[in-house]
Amino acid sequence: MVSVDVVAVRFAVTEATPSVAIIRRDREPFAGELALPGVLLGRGERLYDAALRAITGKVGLPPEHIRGVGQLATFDEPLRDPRGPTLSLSMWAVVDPAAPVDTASWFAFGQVPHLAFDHGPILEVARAALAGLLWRDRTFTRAILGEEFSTARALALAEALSGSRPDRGNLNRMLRSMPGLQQAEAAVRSGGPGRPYQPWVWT
Amino acid sequence: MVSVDVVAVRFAVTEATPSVAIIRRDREPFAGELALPGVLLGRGERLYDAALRAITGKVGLPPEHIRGVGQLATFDEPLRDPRGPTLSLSMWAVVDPAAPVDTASWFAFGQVPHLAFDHGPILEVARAALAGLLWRDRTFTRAILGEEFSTARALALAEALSGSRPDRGNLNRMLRSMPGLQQAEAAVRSGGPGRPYQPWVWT
DNA sequence: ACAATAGTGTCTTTAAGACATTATGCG
DNA sequence: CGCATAATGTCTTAAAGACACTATTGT
Repeated sequence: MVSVDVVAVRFAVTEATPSVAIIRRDREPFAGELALPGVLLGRGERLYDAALRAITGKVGLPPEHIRGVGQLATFDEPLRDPRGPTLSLSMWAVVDPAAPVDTASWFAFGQVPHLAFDHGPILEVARAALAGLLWRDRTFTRAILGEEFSTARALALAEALSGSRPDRGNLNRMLRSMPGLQQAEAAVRSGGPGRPYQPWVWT
Repeated sequence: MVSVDVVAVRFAVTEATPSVAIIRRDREPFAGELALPGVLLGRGERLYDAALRAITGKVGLPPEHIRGVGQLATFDEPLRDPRGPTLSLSMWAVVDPAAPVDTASWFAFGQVPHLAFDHGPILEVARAALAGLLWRDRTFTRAILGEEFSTARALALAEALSGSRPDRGNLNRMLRSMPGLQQAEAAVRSGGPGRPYQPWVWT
């Protein structure tokens, strides 16, 4: 038996940090407990499709709100599932924060409660892996930050994934030197006090 | 069905470059063709144990000659196996070059002939992944270079994995600054002409 | 004016690339 | 000696860290 477990993240402009989809299990084992959304891999099914199925089925989001999917690692501890030995192929996914209501709870990294199975360790591995993908993997970076983003959001994202907050000026310099990324001319007022920001836009 | 396919590498002092174990399949599908050593994952079996089983069974090496094992990636193309949809969990392994006779053919990266299944692409992914592990993953690096190695061998290894040969002086400088690695006092004559080398030893 | 936020500039440190120079062996 | 191989030193460039300074808004 092979399950595909998904670390689905979103980063809404209305939220200070990215968050992860956690669902309450409605079936045994661990019925009623919290876990990552996951499905059993169907025969001949692709990992990408299984991840989509986990998000649409367990989180309740239509597939067009999924902006990126990728592999993480395989967890093979034989006792990880009380039903018997099961492999977990873990995947990451980025979903559109402007998505309709869903059936998941969303937690910031680091505030996720205890999870069923070995999903706690899986989540930790995922966070470290995503920290490595940020800025290096254009697909992931663009998916989670969106088409236009402020340096402040880039700062918050990097801090949430890596655990330490980069220097604002240094991050700006890095973004400036990044191919395929440009700084908009027009400044945008954020609403509160402070200087307006110049959004970063992908080309 | 889940298969575990192993990219088993060794780097003998008698060889100029590292090489990969390739076996000739004795069963369908692709009987008689070349492929990576692989086994079907048993129920409740750990990936590490399956990789060991592939090496002992298909390559014919005793398990004590295996110096390191790790995960690579999952290949899920439904048509990759003519028997029907099969997942391939690919792994790397490093085997002791001072091993007894085995039943595999050993090819240098880049000189491997056409392989059955999707093992060609898997091997390419593996090579890139191992290039990333070199110097960063102490376990892999120590396993493939051995307890004592010359800068010349480090150069050859880096070139074989990454495709480009680093500068000798720069590599020496990097090794000098690497924690857990020391340069032996006594120089070793290599046999041929040229200045003796000071081996690098792990601490 | 002042606090809050954003952007820019600069000095320093570190890592890496390129390449010359010196050292030690074999024939 | 001449050639092959190894080690070291140096100049330069690129990237990153730390931090000061300026700019623009809301109250």
